[in-house]
Amino acid sequence: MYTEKEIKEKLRNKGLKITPQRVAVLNAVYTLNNHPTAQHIMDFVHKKYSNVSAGTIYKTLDTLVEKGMITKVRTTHDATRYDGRTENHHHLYNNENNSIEDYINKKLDLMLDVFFKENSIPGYEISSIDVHINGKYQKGVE
Amino acid sequence: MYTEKEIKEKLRNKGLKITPQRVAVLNAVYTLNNHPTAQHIMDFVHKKYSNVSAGTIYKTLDTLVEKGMITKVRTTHDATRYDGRTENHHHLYNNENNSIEDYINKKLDLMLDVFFKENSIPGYEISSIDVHINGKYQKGVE
DNA sequence: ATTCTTGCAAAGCATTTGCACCCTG
DNA sequence: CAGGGTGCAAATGCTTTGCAAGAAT
Repeated sequence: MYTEKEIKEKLRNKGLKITPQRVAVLNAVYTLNNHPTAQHIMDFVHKKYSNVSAGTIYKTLDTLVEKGMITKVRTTHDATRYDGRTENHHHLYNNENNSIEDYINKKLDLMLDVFFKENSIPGYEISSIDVHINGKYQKGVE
Repeated sequence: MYTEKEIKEKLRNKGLKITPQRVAVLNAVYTLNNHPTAQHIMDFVHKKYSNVSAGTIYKTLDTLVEKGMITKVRTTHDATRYDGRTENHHHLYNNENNSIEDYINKKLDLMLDVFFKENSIPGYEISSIDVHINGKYQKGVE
């Protein structure tokens, strides 16, 4: 996907020291393009560098996320949360205080429904759609 | 939110045995209506029944989810996943084989953008929207 | 040389499991 | 009384942390 030279260049551009571990981790994320877990990445890296520790993999991934070079997909540093509601609804994720609020809007549901009928994904059968709205309340409101 | 009688009725309707633990857990989920974690629920339950164990709380929550009486919000049965892409995009969650695929559709982004401009949430500033599309591939396709 | 990065091992959490005992229907 | 539910404690799995040793600029 990217040459070693390009990967080093990317790291340098972000002001990061170039280490074999970082090059290997970033290369792994690019190569394993199917949303790898830290474990997948570790396994891949270990093929070449069998001595890279788990701690380093995690720290490196955190660093790369911080620098905006990669993203976390199903980010969940907090515990699973439960909800008494069972009808379809969406959520407002407030990153400031780590709270979650329900967001219910029939117009949105209808619009998504129509959209995915008109733009169906070949061979894919949708069972539900959950919209995660990330953001925060403006000061003084809420 | 619900009387004890109503909660017991709900449990009975699902064919579950009525135990003080189950009544307490379900009541906790209804009372703590701000997406409680298992820990929040445990703390709440412990105010009345200090001897309910963590294992029971988890097992009870699982049972209630199975019966469709409550839902899990940020369901995390697997590890955090990473992605080499940084541009805004959505995801297809395949529940059958636990895989995640990117879903990129500018039309969808534009539509959501327009929607939330026209239907803005008072006092709330949206930073990003992530659409989780749950479903599966029909047999033989993919 | 200085600062940042790594490896290691221990610790931290959330969650799961195994099993004997206990309670509900 | 039969089948399920519970408590306890140990185990698991992912991730984080502290710190001394090592490498990059």
